Amino acid sequence: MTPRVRFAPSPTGYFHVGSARTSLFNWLYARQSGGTFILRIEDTDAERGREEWLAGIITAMAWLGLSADEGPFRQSSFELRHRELAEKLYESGFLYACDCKRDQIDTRTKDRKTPGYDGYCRDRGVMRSETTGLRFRTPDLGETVVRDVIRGDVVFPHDAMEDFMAVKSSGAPLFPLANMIDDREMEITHVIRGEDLLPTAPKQILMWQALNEIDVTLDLPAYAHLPMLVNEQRKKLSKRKDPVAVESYRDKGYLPQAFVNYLSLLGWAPKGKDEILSLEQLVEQFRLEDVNHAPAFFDIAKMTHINGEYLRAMTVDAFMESAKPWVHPDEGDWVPSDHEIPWTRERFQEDRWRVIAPFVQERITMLSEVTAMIDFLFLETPRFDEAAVTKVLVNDADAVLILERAIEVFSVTDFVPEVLHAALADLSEAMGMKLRKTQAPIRVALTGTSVGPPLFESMVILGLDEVLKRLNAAVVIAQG
RNA sequence: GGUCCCAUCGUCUAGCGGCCUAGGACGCCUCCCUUUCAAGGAGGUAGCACGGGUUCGAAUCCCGUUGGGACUGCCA
Repeated sequence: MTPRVRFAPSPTGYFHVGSARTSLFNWLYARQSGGTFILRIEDTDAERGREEWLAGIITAMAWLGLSADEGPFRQSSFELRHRELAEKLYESGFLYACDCKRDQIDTRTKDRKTPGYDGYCRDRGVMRSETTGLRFRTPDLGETVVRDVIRGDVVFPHDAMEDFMAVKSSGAPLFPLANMIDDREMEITHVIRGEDLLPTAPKQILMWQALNEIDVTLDLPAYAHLPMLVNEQRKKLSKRKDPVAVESYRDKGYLPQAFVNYLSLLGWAPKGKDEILSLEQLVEQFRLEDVNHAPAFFDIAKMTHINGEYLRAMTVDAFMESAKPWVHPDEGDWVPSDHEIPWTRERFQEDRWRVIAPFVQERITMLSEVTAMIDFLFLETPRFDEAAVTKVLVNDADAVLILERAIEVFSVTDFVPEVLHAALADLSEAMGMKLRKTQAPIRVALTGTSVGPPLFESMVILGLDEVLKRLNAAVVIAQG
């Protein structure tokens, strides 16, 4: 029997890194086992589910390169079947009606000092109505064992399990039931999901076994509960408090391959030395059984490093293609949020970009950094970094002299990187200064900042006229 | 409170009884290279939570302690 796995997110917010990781591990398992990867949207909570969130899930998964073999299915479309089976469960006595209110339960719980539902309605023979939900009659004796591929057998004694709510008073099954029914209907063989769902696994197993008695008999799926992804406080990543939107990483210029590669390293490690692995290599090397048990911290610094590795490994053409959203105003399928491109379309020059691109490529770790590194090529006047201007132009007594001598020298020098380099080196020596000192005011004059692509290459791109114009302007600034 | 999960450098991890005076990666620090910044090269910093067992031998097995976390909703 070929494996069938599913990723079952609820569309209650943007797609976050935890979901991406769960999705990835499911996908990897399906690909390497020749199995089927199913996408099922758990949209039964009409209050919270929204269409745009669903679109967000699809878009994010496509960006990551995780395509579903079946689906997307919507759980809401299976509601009739859920209700039908819930009804059978009730008629067979596995479920019973309960009309307790939350505060009543809490009051009794407080008195007893033992938590959870106390089974008050278990044998009261409460008649069903619009105000009664259905609870599952948990066995008093014995235990339920969750066979987990990652953690081994996890034992849940029945005497500590409460009679949990399985069906709302509206008649609609709650998550544990609906989710389990869908897994049965779709013949899911491996349930790979977050560790936060481990406590609901025994409930689902109990109900699965109940359905086996009154409906088709099906083997239980294998379970694999992935360790949580946590923040610096070691708490489960929160959509509200932590920066976890996958889309925001795309907008900052992380490459999907790098993002996926990093995600695969959370809770799992390849056998070999290399941790930079393509999706194909991941499919080949990934082992569900080898996934860790301990929670993992989502470390943006390490992901950023990996992104840099991917960026540098690209061909210049691929790099330029990937950088498009941060270079070309209003071109491409999407626009990065919170990112301004300071130049106009008219001033942008593709040939200048092409020449500088290789130098930019090895200097950045996120594509969003491209813009600030090349803007001086497309702006009438460079954006001046105040701190840099103050330090190397205004406060440096040698600045004016360096700039004036440089203007003389560059005016009669061939605009070729090596020649310019030699010319400034000679000038520096004549002035008794280090090249690293003389290049500073020139760099700020031409680019506006003290960091950026190599100076002489940048000068060649700007050309003699532009260089002289900016150097002269800088002399004025330096003179105060 | 109850149930369950977890515990190797700051972080992600390798390790599944001797190969470990614990390896790699990120970060950080130093140096080299150098037209800035990166990249690259060389080196360094830092860890088996604690206590008992088991064993000739324990990071590895068992128990306990401590510490984290998840769940505990007519949300999913």
